[in-house]
Amino acid sequence: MHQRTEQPGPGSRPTLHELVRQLSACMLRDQRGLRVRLQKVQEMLRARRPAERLLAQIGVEVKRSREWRARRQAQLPRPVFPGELPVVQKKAEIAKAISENQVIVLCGETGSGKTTQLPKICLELGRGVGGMIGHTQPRRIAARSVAMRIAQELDSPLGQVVGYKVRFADKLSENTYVKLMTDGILLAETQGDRFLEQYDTIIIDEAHERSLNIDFLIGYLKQLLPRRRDLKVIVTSATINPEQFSRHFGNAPIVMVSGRTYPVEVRYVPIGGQEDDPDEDEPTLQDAIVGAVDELEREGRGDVLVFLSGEREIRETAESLRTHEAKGSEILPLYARLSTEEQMRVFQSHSRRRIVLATNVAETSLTVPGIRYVIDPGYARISRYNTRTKVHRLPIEAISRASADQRKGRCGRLAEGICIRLYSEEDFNSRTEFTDPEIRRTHLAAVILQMMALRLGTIQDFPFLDPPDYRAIRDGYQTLHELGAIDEQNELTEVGWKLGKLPIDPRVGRMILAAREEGALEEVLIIASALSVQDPRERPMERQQEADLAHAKWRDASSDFLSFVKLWEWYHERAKELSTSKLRKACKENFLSFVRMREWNDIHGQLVGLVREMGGEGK
DNA sequence: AATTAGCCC
Repeated sequence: MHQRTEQPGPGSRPTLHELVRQLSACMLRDQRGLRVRLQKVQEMLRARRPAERLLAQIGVEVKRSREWRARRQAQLPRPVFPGELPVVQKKAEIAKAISENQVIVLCGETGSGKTTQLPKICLELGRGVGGMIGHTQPRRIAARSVAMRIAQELDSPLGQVVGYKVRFADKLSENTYVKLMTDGILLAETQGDRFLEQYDTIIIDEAHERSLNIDFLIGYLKQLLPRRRDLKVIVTSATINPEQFSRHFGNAPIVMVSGRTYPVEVRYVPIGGQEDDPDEDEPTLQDAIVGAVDELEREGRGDVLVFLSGEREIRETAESLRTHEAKGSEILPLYARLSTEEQMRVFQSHSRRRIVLATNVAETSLTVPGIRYVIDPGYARISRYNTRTKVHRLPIEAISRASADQRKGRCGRLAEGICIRLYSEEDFNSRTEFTDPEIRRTHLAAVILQMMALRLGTIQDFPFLDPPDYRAIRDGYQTLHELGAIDEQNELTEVGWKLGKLPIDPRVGRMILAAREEGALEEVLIIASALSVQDPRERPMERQQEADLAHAKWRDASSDFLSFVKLWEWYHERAKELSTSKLRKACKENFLSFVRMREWNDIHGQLVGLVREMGGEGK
């Protein structure tokens, strides 16, 4: 360590070989770049060209990176674990599996504590030093709230030891060991960090949800693993098909962790099954739900969660329950388009029995607290792209067994529960085991474009868990042809590269590129960004006419798109003059979601910036 | 006439 191979003195600098040896003590994200530059020095020396200055520069950076890593090593947090959680009881087994394998699959039910404790187990193993522990969540709220919880448990302010990054918001620092993010963010980061060298460990949480992002990441990681032998990957999943993940990663070990839930009794009550009066009208879903609510009322107190397929069905069911349930249970609708305020009512305490009428938000995104009973009619709207007709649709379909069990699991977190399925057991058994993953149901143009922009090879060769259908692939290529994104050889064109840089559907992106030539860029940017956020116009169930009236001032007789432009102008005139709180109030009075208006504005700003960067006219 | 929910460069 103290040997000096060159002349001693204040100017003494490490040699090329010393620096090469020191690379492994640097942060992972610096190693590759530094190695390349050191190779350049070696070539220069061989060619007998002077390289001292470059070597000195690299030396400074190596030192900085080594010191950074040493500091992280020294300050590595020592987590404490709450004893009661199931995942903590299996801590040793999990830690051993992680140490001995590059990939493991952790299978844990709700309430197992996997999401919060797993990153801490990784820290205890000394991971997170040379690179962060990256931890993905399917939703932004989850990424933030999980970050907050882990930060609390590690007794560190959010953004220090534990940070997060979601679109348009992050809280991270040089000292961050655990980074929560949406899976979309990690995927986006592959563009600038192809080897994901910010991380020494990656946790893909809720992988059973099988969104496009998750499937893409799982395939990406599979390709990356042989090139990043030091990277550890943990895939976590509910007990839905963990074997498939395991097989995909060369029979990675599966660690099972129990949840903390109570047993749920399942009753099959097919619609009209118990009625045989031929004079009666055909029994409806509404009758069946009312019947089930009555049946559950006889079971004792407790809130009920009913899964429905859409807003209209919720409204109808609310009406039939209100006319029927004179005793006055509290009936609450719950779906994503509801304003935050209205959604929050689900979390407020209450005295009367509550019946929550929810869409699939309640299956994954939102956990309704205090539910003792579930009523499951067994249907949901599922998006499907039809390659033959080239149309996206949202048909109501029978849900899979896995989905039905997920719904069932929404009660029984507090005490024993009952789940009434409004179909027969034979019906249940005849259903598909799992919901089709999104990659099998969606339009593939965006996926193919993204893969080409990342130079991931062809979609046919990519290691997907479930490869998409051949016809869907062909259709995706065809769309890209029509957009002018690829040429006859299926290579990306200049337009294609540009579309790949825009974080929106390539068809919408193409509108923007065309608008630059047509002199309509300003309007089209407003419309394009509007198309990629949820509609900010709110229509609360009890005040729909009022809302429609407020929205009417932006209506354009010729085009819904131009309504967006009018609304945009209305908002920005006020945004210029009003304080934030007054603007928020103006939004509320006009039945607009302030949060979504801001998101629209943020996306718009992002697109404006990217279009400007593209520069140049035309093409 | 009618639409679930989620995400990003």
